[in-house]
Amino acid sequence: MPVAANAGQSATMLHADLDAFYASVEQLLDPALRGRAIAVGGGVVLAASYEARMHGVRGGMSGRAARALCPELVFVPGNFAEYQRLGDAAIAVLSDFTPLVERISIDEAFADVSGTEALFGPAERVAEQIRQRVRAELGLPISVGIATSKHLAKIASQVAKPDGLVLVPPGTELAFLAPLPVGLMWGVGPVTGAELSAAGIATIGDLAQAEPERLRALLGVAAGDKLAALAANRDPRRLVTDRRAGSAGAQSALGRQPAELEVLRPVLRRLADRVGSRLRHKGIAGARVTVRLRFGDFRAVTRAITLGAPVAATMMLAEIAEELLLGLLAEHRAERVVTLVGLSVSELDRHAVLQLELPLGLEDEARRPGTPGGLARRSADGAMDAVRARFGRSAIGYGAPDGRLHGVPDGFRGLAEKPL
DNA sequence: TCTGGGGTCCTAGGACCC
DNA sequence: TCTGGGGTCCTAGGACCC
Repeated sequence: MPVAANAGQSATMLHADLDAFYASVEQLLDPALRGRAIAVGGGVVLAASYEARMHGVRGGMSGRAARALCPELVFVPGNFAEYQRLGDAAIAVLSDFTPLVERISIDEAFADVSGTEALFGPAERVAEQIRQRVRAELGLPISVGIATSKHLAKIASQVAKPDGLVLVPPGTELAFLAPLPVGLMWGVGPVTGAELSAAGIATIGDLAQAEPERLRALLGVAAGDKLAALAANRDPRRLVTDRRAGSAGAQSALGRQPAELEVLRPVLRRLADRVGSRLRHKGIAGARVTVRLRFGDFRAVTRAITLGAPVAATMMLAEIAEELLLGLLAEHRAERVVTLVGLSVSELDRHAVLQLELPLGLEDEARRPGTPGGLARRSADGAMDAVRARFGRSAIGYGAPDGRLHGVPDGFRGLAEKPL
Protein backbone atom coordinates (compact mmCIF):
# COMPACT_ATOMS: atom_id res chain seq x y z
CA MET A 1 0.00 0.00 0.00
CA PRO A 2 1.54 3.33 -0.99
CA VAL A 3 2.27 5.56 1.95
CA ALA A 4 2.65 9.28 1.66
CA ALA A 5 6.25 10.37 1.97
CA ASN A 6 7.30 13.33 4.03
CA ALA A 7 5.55 16.56 3.29
CA GLY A 8 8.73 17.93 1.81
CA GLN A 9 10.11 20.49 4.23
CA SER A 10 12.33 18.33 6.41
CA ALA A 11 14.62 15.48 5.41
CA THR A 12 13.02 12.36 6.89
CA MET A 13 13.67 9.72 4.25
CA LEU A 14 16.44 7.31 5.22
CA HIS A 15 18.21 4.81 3.01
CA ALA A 16 20.22 2.24 4.94
CA ASP A 17 22.63 -0.08 3.18
CA LEU A 18 24.88 -2.69 4.80
CA ASP A 19 28.43 -2.30 3.48
CA ALA A 20 29.82 -5.16 1.33
CA PHE A 21 27.30 -7.27 3.20
CA TYR A 22 28.27 -10.90 2.57
CA ALA A 23 31.96 -10.14 2.82
CA SER A 24 31.46 -8.17 6.03
CA VAL A 25 29.59 -11.11 7.56
CA GLU A 26 32.46 -13.44 6.68
CA GLN A 27 34.95 -11.05 8.28
CA LEU A 28 32.70 -10.89 11.33
CA LEU A 29 32.52 -14.69 11.64
CA ASP A 30 36.23 -15.26 11.06
CA PRO A 31 38.52 -12.59 12.52
CA ALA A 32 41.41 -13.97 10.46
CA LEU A 33 39.65 -12.57 7.36
CA ARG A 34 39.44 -9.00 8.66
CA GLY A 35 41.47 -6.49 6.70
CA ARG A 36 42.01 -9.00 3.90
CA ALA A 37 40.82 -9.13 0.32
CA ILE A 38 38.12 -11.80 0.31
CA ALA A 39 35.50 -12.99 -2.14
CA VAL A 40 32.39 -15.02 -1.36
CA GLY A 41 31.91 -17.71 -3.98
CA GLY A 42 34.23 -19.75 -6.14
CA GLY A 43 33.45 -20.08 -9.84
CA VAL A 44 31.82 -16.68 -9.70
CA VAL A 45 32.32 -13.86 -7.20
CA LEU A 46 29.05 -13.28 -5.32
CA ALA A 47 30.48 -10.50 -3.16
CA ALA A 48 33.83 -8.86 -2.52
CA SER A 49 35.26 -7.07 0.53
CA TYR A 50 36.42 -3.47 0.21
CA GLU A 51 40.01 -4.69 0.31
CA ALA A 52 39.24 -6.85 -2.74
CA ARG A 53 37.36 -4.04 -4.49
CA MET A 54 40.44 -1.85 -4.25
CA HIS A 55 42.04 -4.33 -6.65
CA GLY A 56 39.10 -4.10 -9.04
CA VAL A 57 37.32 -7.27 -7.89
CA ARG A 58 33.54 -6.99 -8.36
CA GLY A 59 30.48 -9.13 -7.84
CA GLY A 60 29.51 -11.19 -10.87
CA MET A 61 33.11 -11.56 -11.98
CA SER A 62 34.48 -15.03 -12.66
CA GLY A 63 36.71 -16.43 -9.92
CA ARG A 64 39.55 -16.71 -12.40
CA ALA A 65 39.32 -13.06 -13.44
CA ALA A 66 39.18 -12.00 -9.80
CA ARG A 67 42.27 -14.03 -8.92
CA ALA A 68 44.11 -12.48 -11.85
CA LEU A 69 43.34 -9.00 -10.52
CA CYS A 70 44.16 -9.88 -6.93
CA PRO A 71 46.44 -12.91 -6.43
CA GLU A 72 46.15 -12.82 -2.62
CA LEU A 73 42.33 -12.97 -2.80
CA VAL A 74 40.84 -15.41 -0.29
CA PHE A 75 37.74 -17.30 -1.44
CA VAL A 76 35.14 -18.34 1.12
CA PRO A 77 32.15 -20.55 0.32
CA GLY A 78 29.46 -18.46 2.04
CA ASN A 79 27.28 -18.80 5.15
CA PHE A 80 23.94 -18.08 3.52
CA ALA A 81 21.78 -18.77 6.56
CA GLU A 82 23.82 -16.21 8.49
CA TYR A 83 23.33 -13.62 5.74
CA GLN A 84 19.59 -14.08 5.98
CA ARG A 85 19.57 -13.90 9.78
CA LEU A 86 21.78 -10.81 10.01
CA GLY A 87 20.02 -9.04 7.13
CA ASP A 88 16.67 -9.59 8.84
CA ALA A 89 18.13 -8.37 12.14
CA ALA A 90 19.43 -5.16 10.57
CA ILE A 91 16.04 -4.40 8.99
CA ALA A 92 14.43 -5.11 12.36
CA VAL A 93 16.54 -2.33 13.87
CA LEU A 94 15.01 0.10 11.35
CA SER A 95 11.55 -1.15 12.25
CA ASP A 96 12.19 -0.27 15.89
CA PHE A 97 12.05 3.40 14.85
CA THR A 98 9.17 3.43 12.36
CA PRO A 99 6.70 1.04 10.75
CA LEU A 100 7.28 2.83 7.44
CA VAL A 101 10.05 0.56 6.17
CA GLU A 102 10.44 -0.57 2.56
CA ARG A 103 12.89 -3.41 2.20
CA ILE A 104 14.62 -3.46 -1.18
CA SER A 105 16.78 -6.55 -0.78
CA ILE A 106 18.57 -8.65 1.81
CA ASP A 107 20.80 -5.75 2.87
CA GLU A 108 19.02 -2.52 1.98
CA ALA A 109 15.88 -0.60 2.96
CA PHE A 110 14.19 2.78 2.98
CA ALA A 111 12.64 4.13 6.17
CA ASP A 112 10.45 7.22 6.57
CA VAL A 113 10.84 8.80 10.00
CA SER A 114 8.46 11.70 9.52
CA GLY A 115 6.31 11.79 12.62
CA THR A 116 8.74 10.03 14.94
CA GLU A 117 10.73 13.09 15.98
CA ALA A 118 8.97 13.42 19.33
CA LEU A 119 10.00 9.86 20.18
CA PHE A 120 13.48 9.54 18.69
CA GLY A 121 14.65 13.01 17.72
CA PRO A 122 15.46 14.35 14.25
CA ALA A 123 16.28 12.00 11.36
CA GLU A 124 20.01 12.48 11.72
CA ARG A 125 19.82 11.35 15.34
CA VAL A 126 17.79 8.29 14.28
CA ALA A 127 20.36 7.43 11.63
CA GLU A 128 23.16 7.68 14.15
CA GLN A 129 21.30 5.36 16.52
CA ILE A 130 20.65 2.87 13.72
CA ARG A 131 24.30 2.80 12.74
CA GLN A 132 25.43 2.50 16.35
CA ARG A 133 22.99 -0.32 17.14
CA VAL A 134 23.78 -2.34 14.00
CA ARG A 135 27.46 -2.02 14.79
CA ALA A 136 27.07 -2.89 18.49
CA GLU A 137 24.42 -5.59 18.27
CA LEU A 138 25.32 -7.24 14.97
CA GLY A 139 28.94 -6.24 14.45
CA LEU A 140 28.30 -4.91 10.94
CA PRO A 141 28.99 -1.58 9.21
CA ILE A 142 25.97 0.12 7.66
CA SER A 143 25.80 3.38 5.72
CA VAL A 144 22.80 5.70 5.86
CA GLY A 145 21.66 8.54 3.62
CA ILE A 146 19.06 11.08 4.73
CA ALA A 147 17.18 13.39 2.38
CA THR A 148 13.75 14.56 1.31
CA SER A 149 13.20 11.79 -1.28
CA LYS A 150 14.06 8.16 -1.95
CA HIS A 151 16.29 9.05 -4.87
CA LEU A 152 18.32 11.55 -2.84
CA ALA A 153 18.52 9.31 0.21
CA LYS A 154 19.82 6.43 -1.89
CA ILE A 155 22.47 8.57 -3.55
CA ALA A 156 23.42 9.98 -0.14
CA SER A 157 23.98 6.49 1.28
CA GLN A 158 26.18 5.61 -1.70
CA VAL A 159 28.20 8.76 -1.13
CA ALA A 160 28.40 7.89 2.58
CA LYS A 161 29.99 4.48 1.98
CA PRO A 162 31.87 2.89 3.53
CA ASP A 163 30.49 3.05 7.06
CA GLY A 164 29.25 6.62 6.88
CA LEU A 165 26.29 8.95 7.27
CA VAL A 166 25.32 11.72 4.84
CA LEU A 167 22.50 14.19 5.30
CA VAL A 168 21.32 16.33 2.40
CA PRO A 169 19.71 19.38 4.03
CA PRO A 170 16.46 20.53 2.39
CA GLY A 171 17.17 23.25 -0.15
CA THR A 172 20.66 21.99 -0.96
CA GLU A 173 19.57 19.06 -3.14
CA LEU A 174 20.48 20.49 -6.55
CA ALA A 175 23.87 21.67 -5.35
CA PHE A 176 24.52 18.24 -3.84
CA LEU A 177 23.57 16.42 -7.03
CA ALA A 178 25.20 18.68 -9.60
CA PRO A 179 28.81 17.43 -9.43
CA LEU A 180 27.94 13.74 -9.07
CA PRO A 181 28.32 11.35 -12.03
CA VAL A 182 25.08 10.34 -13.78
CA GLY A 183 25.90 6.69 -13.11
CA LEU A 184 24.90 7.16 -9.46
CA MET A 185 21.31 7.79 -10.48
CA TRP A 186 18.59 5.19 -10.21
CA GLY A 187 17.96 4.00 -13.76
CA VAL A 188 21.34 4.84 -15.29
CA GLY A 189 23.28 1.68 -16.05
CA PRO A 190 26.12 0.97 -18.47
CA VAL A 191 24.09 1.49 -21.67
CA THR A 192 22.33 4.71 -20.68
CA GLY A 193 25.54 5.97 -19.07
CA ALA A 194 27.44 5.46 -22.32
CA GLU A 195 24.71 7.18 -24.35
CA LEU A 196 24.71 10.15 -22.03
CA SER A 197 28.48 10.30 -22.03
CA ALA A 198 28.55 10.28 -25.83
CA ALA A 199 26.15 13.24 -25.74
CA GLY A 200 28.51 15.14 -23.45
CA ILE A 201 26.43 14.58 -20.31
CA ALA A 202 28.67 13.38 -17.51
CA THR A 203 27.25 14.79 -14.27
CA ILE A 204 23.76 15.04 -12.83
CA GLY A 205 24.20 18.81 -13.18
CA ASP A 206 24.74 18.36 -16.93
CA LEU A 207 21.55 16.31 -17.00
CA ALA A 208 19.58 18.99 -15.17
CA GLN A 209 20.76 21.56 -17.73
CA ALA A 210 19.83 19.47 -20.77
CA GLU A 211 16.72 20.26 -22.80
CA PRO A 212 13.90 17.81 -22.00
CA GLU A 213 13.32 17.25 -25.73
CA ARG A 214 16.95 16.28 -26.17
CA LEU A 215 16.77 13.72 -23.38
CA ARG A 216 13.60 12.27 -24.86
CA ALA A 217 15.25 11.94 -28.25
CA LEU A 218 18.29 10.35 -26.64
CA LEU A 219 16.63 7.90 -24.26
CA GLY A 220 12.97 7.64 -25.22
CA VAL A 221 10.03 9.45 -23.72
CA ALA A 222 9.68 7.59 -20.43
CA ALA A 223 13.36 7.28 -19.58
CA GLY A 224 14.10 10.84 -20.71
CA ASP A 225 11.31 12.33 -18.62
CA LYS A 226 12.22 10.18 -15.63
CA LEU A 227 15.87 11.19 -15.60
CA ALA A 228 15.02 14.84 -16.17
CA ALA A 229 12.70 14.73 -13.18
CA LEU A 230 15.22 13.01 -10.90
CA ALA A 231 18.02 15.38 -11.93
CA ALA A 232 15.74 18.31 -11.06
CA ASN A 233 15.03 16.65 -7.69
CA ARG A 234 11.48 15.69 -8.55
CA ASP A 235 11.12 12.07 -7.35
CA PRO A 236 7.56 10.81 -7.56
CA ARG A 237 8.23 7.52 -5.78
CA ARG A 238 6.51 6.88 -2.49
CA LEU A 239 7.40 4.39 0.19
CA VAL A 240 5.77 0.99 -0.33
CA THR A 241 5.71 -1.06 2.84
CA ASP A 242 4.17 -4.31 1.59
CA ARG A 243 5.84 -5.04 -1.72
CA ARG A 244 4.99 -8.46 -3.19
CA ALA A 245 6.66 -10.07 -6.17
CA GLY A 246 4.66 -10.11 -9.39
CA SER A 247 6.46 -13.14 -10.75
CA ALA A 248 8.46 -16.10 -9.55
CA GLY A 249 11.24 -17.67 -11.56
CA ALA A 250 14.38 -19.72 -11.53
CA GLN A 251 17.27 -20.05 -13.91
CA SER A 252 20.42 -22.06 -14.26
CA ALA A 253 23.66 -21.29 -16.00
CA LEU A 254 24.96 -24.40 -17.75
CA GLY A 255 28.42 -23.64 -18.96
CA ARG A 256 28.18 -24.72 -22.58
CA GLN A 257 25.69 -27.47 -23.41
CA PRO A 258 24.39 -28.80 -26.72
CA ALA A 259 21.06 -27.23 -27.73
CA GLU A 260 19.09 -30.46 -27.40
CA LEU A 261 15.88 -31.26 -25.59
CA GLU A 262 17.30 -34.36 -23.90
CA VAL A 263 20.03 -32.26 -22.32
CA LEU A 264 17.78 -29.40 -21.27
CA ARG A 265 14.73 -31.32 -20.11
CA PRO A 266 16.12 -32.39 -16.70
CA VAL A 267 17.23 -28.81 -16.06
CA LEU A 268 13.76 -27.55 -16.92
CA ARG A 269 12.28 -30.12 -14.54
CA ARG A 270 14.35 -28.86 -11.64
CA LEU A 271 13.44 -25.26 -12.44
CA ALA A 272 9.74 -26.17 -12.61
CA ASP A 273 10.10 -27.95 -9.30
CA ARG A 274 11.72 -24.94 -7.63
CA VAL A 275 9.18 -22.46 -8.96
CA GLY A 276 6.17 -24.73 -8.44
CA SER A 277 6.99 -25.54 -4.83
CA ARG A 278 7.58 -21.87 -4.05
CA LEU A 279 4.18 -20.98 -5.51
CA ARG A 280 2.35 -23.83 -3.80
CA HIS A 281 3.93 -22.96 -0.49
CA LYS A 282 2.13 -19.60 -0.68
CA GLY A 283 -1.05 -20.97 -2.22
CA ILE A 284 -0.38 -19.03 -5.42
CA ALA A 285 -0.68 -20.04 -9.07
CA GLY A 286 0.25 -18.16 -12.24
CA ALA A 287 -1.32 -17.91 -15.68
CA ARG A 288 1.73 -16.93 -17.69
CA VAL A 289 4.75 -19.17 -18.21
CA THR A 290 7.97 -17.84 -19.75
CA VAL A 291 11.02 -19.82 -20.83
CA ARG A 292 14.35 -18.16 -21.49
CA LEU A 293 17.34 -19.54 -23.37
CA ARG A 294 20.77 -18.01 -23.68
CA PHE A 295 22.99 -19.15 -26.50
CA GLY A 296 26.73 -19.49 -26.92
CA ASP A 297 27.07 -15.84 -27.91
CA PHE A 298 25.09 -14.81 -24.77
CA ARG A 299 22.18 -13.55 -26.81
CA ALA A 300 19.00 -14.34 -24.88
CA VAL A 301 15.58 -15.21 -26.27
CA THR A 302 12.27 -15.84 -24.53
CA ARG A 303 9.00 -17.49 -25.34
CA ALA A 304 5.87 -17.17 -23.23
CA ILE A 305 2.28 -18.27 -23.14
CA THR A 306 -0.71 -17.01 -21.23
CA LEU A 307 -2.93 -19.85 -20.10
CA GLY A 308 -6.67 -19.85 -19.58
CA ALA A 309 -6.20 -20.75 -15.93
CA PRO A 310 -3.32 -20.37 -13.45
CA VAL A 311 -1.04 -23.32 -12.69
CA ALA A 312 1.36 -24.29 -9.91
CA ALA A 313 1.79 -28.06 -10.27
CA THR A 314 5.36 -29.03 -11.05
CA MET A 315 4.55 -31.41 -13.89
CA MET A 316 2.13 -28.97 -15.50
CA LEU A 317 4.79 -26.26 -15.42
CA ALA A 318 7.42 -28.66 -16.71
CA GLU A 319 5.32 -29.77 -19.66
CA ILE A 320 4.25 -26.26 -20.63
CA ALA A 321 7.85 -25.12 -20.34
CA GLU A 322 8.99 -28.00 -22.51
CA GLU A 323 6.57 -26.98 -25.26
CA LEU A 324 7.89 -23.43 -25.14
CA LEU A 325 11.47 -24.69 -25.16
CA LEU A 326 10.79 -26.84 -28.22
CA GLY A 327 9.42 -23.79 -29.99
CA LEU A 328 12.53 -21.79 -29.18
CA LEU A 329 14.86 -24.57 -30.30
CA ALA A 330 12.95 -24.90 -33.56
CA GLU A 331 13.03 -21.18 -34.19
CA HIS A 332 16.77 -21.00 -33.50
CA ARG A 333 17.94 -24.19 -35.17
CA ALA A 334 21.25 -22.64 -36.10
CA GLU A 335 22.25 -22.28 -32.45
CA ARG A 336 24.31 -25.24 -31.31
CA VAL A 337 25.17 -24.17 -27.76
CA VAL A 338 22.97 -23.19 -24.81
CA THR A 339 24.51 -21.45 -21.77
CA LEU A 340 21.42 -20.80 -19.64
CA VAL A 341 17.84 -21.96 -19.19
CA GLY A 342 15.27 -19.99 -17.23
CA LEU A 343 11.62 -20.47 -16.27
CA SER A 344 9.33 -17.85 -14.84
CA VAL A 345 5.65 -17.70 -13.84
CA SER A 346 3.73 -14.43 -13.78
CA GLU A 347 0.13 -13.17 -13.86
CA LEU A 348 -0.06 -14.52 -10.34
CA ASP A 349 -3.38 -15.36 -8.72
CA ARG A 350 -3.15 -15.45 -4.95
CA HIS A 351 -6.36 -17.36 -4.39
CA ALA A 352 -6.39 -19.76 -7.29
CA VAL A 353 -4.54 -22.89 -6.37
CA LEU A 354 -6.99 -24.75 -4.21
CA GLN A 355 -9.98 -24.13 -6.43
CA LEU A 356 -8.34 -24.49 -9.81
CA GLU A 357 -5.58 -27.03 -9.51
CA LEU A 358 -7.90 -29.98 -9.18
CA PRO A 359 -10.24 -29.32 -12.12
CA LEU A 360 -7.27 -28.38 -14.28
CA GLY A 361 -5.54 -31.64 -13.47
CA LEU A 362 -8.64 -33.66 -14.23
CA GLU A 363 -9.09 -31.91 -17.52
CA ASP A 364 -5.48 -32.60 -18.36
CA GLU A 365 -5.94 -36.27 -17.54
CA ALA A 366 -9.05 -36.46 -19.68
CA ARG A 367 -7.19 -34.93 -22.58
CA ARG A 368 -4.39 -37.43 -22.38
CA PRO A 369 -5.71 -40.63 -20.83
CA GLY A 370 -3.07 -42.89 -19.42
CA THR A 371 -0.60 -40.15 -18.54
CA PRO A 372 0.07 -39.56 -14.86
CA GLY A 373 -1.98 -36.39 -14.45
CA GLY A 374 -4.69 -34.83 -12.38
CA LEU A 375 -5.08 -36.26 -8.93
CA ALA A 376 -1.99 -38.40 -9.15
CA ARG A 377 0.13 -35.40 -9.99
CA ARG A 378 -1.33 -33.18 -7.37
CA SER A 379 -0.74 -35.77 -4.67
CA ALA A 380 2.82 -36.29 -5.89
CA ASP A 381 3.46 -32.55 -5.46
CA GLY A 382 1.79 -32.66 -2.07
CA ALA A 383 3.95 -35.56 -0.94
CA MET A 384 7.14 -33.87 -2.10
CA ASP A 385 6.15 -30.58 -0.50
CA ALA A 386 5.51 -32.44 2.76
CA VAL A 387 8.86 -34.24 2.67
CA ARG A 388 10.61 -30.93 2.08
CA ALA A 389 8.72 -29.26 4.91
CA ARG A 390 10.14 -31.86 7.29
CA PHE A 391 13.57 -32.61 5.88
CA GLY A 392 14.54 -29.53 3.86
CA ARG A 393 14.46 -28.39 0.30
CA SER A 394 17.08 -30.76 -1.04
CA ALA A 395 15.64 -33.90 0.58
CA ILE A 396 13.79 -34.91 -2.55
CA GLY A 397 13.51 -33.76 -6.12
CA TYR A 398 13.04 -34.53 -9.78
CA GLY A 399 15.78 -36.08 -11.83
CA ALA A 400 19.30 -36.82 -10.73
CA PRO A 401 20.86 -34.72 -7.98
CA ASP A 402 22.57 -31.90 -9.80
CA GLY A 403 26.26 -32.58 -9.97
CA ARG A 404 26.46 -28.93 -10.83
CA LEU A 405 29.72 -27.63 -12.17
CA HIS A 406 28.36 -24.20 -12.98
CA GLY A 407 25.92 -22.01 -11.16
CA VAL A 408 25.66 -21.04 -7.53
CA PRO A 409 24.84 -22.80 -4.24
CA ASP A 410 21.14 -23.26 -3.52
CA GLY A 411 21.50 -21.17 -0.38
CA PHE A 412 22.37 -18.18 -2.50
CA ARG A 413 19.25 -18.56 -4.63
CA GLY A 414 17.03 -18.23 -1.60
CA LEU A 415 18.61 -14.93 -0.57
CA ALA A 416 17.65 -13.27 -3.84
CA GLU A 417 14.02 -14.37 -3.76
CA LYS A 418 11.52 -11.61 -3.18
CA PRO A 419 8.51 -12.33 -0.97
CA LEU A 420 5.59 -13.75 -2.92
C1' DT B 1 34.86 -7.96 -16.75
C1' DC B 2 33.69 -13.24 -21.17
C1' DT B 3 29.73 -12.70 -17.64
C1' DG B 4 25.22 -15.86 -11.25
C1' DG B 5 20.38 -15.54 -9.85
C1' DG B 6 15.85 -13.24 -8.82
C1' DG B 7 13.32 -9.63 -9.96
C1' DT B 8 10.95 -4.79 -12.23
C1' DC B 9 9.69 -1.76 -15.86
C1' DC B 10 9.48 0.11 -20.61
C1' DT B 11 9.13 -0.23 -25.71
C1' DA B 12 7.71 -1.84 -30.08
C1' DG B 13 5.10 -4.44 -33.25
C1' DG B 14 1.19 -7.29 -34.56
C1' DA B 15 -3.60 -8.88 -33.91
C1' DC B 16 -8.00 -7.52 -33.21
C1' DC B 17 -11.85 -4.43 -32.52
C1' DC B 18 -14.84 -0.44 -33.24
C1' DT C 1 -12.94 -2.33 -53.32
C1' DC C 2 -10.32 0.44 -50.62
C1' DT C 3 -9.78 2.89 -46.74
C1' DG C 4 -8.95 6.33 -41.34
C1' DG C 5 -7.72 6.48 -36.61
C1' DG C 6 -7.61 4.98 -32.12
C1' DG C 7 -7.73 1.63 -28.22
C1' DT C 8 -6.44 -2.72 -26.08
C1' DC C 9 -4.26 -7.05 -25.55
C1' DC C 10 -0.44 -10.10 -26.31
C1' DT C 11 4.35 -11.23 -27.06
C1' DA C 12 9.42 -10.44 -27.38
C1' DG C 13 13.32 -7.98 -26.19
C1' DG C 14 16.17 -5.20 -23.43
C1' DA C 15 17.88 -2.05 -19.67
C1' DC C 16 18.14 -1.90 -15.05
C1' DC C 17 18.04 -3.07 -9.99
C1' DC C 18 20.16 -5.78 -5.93
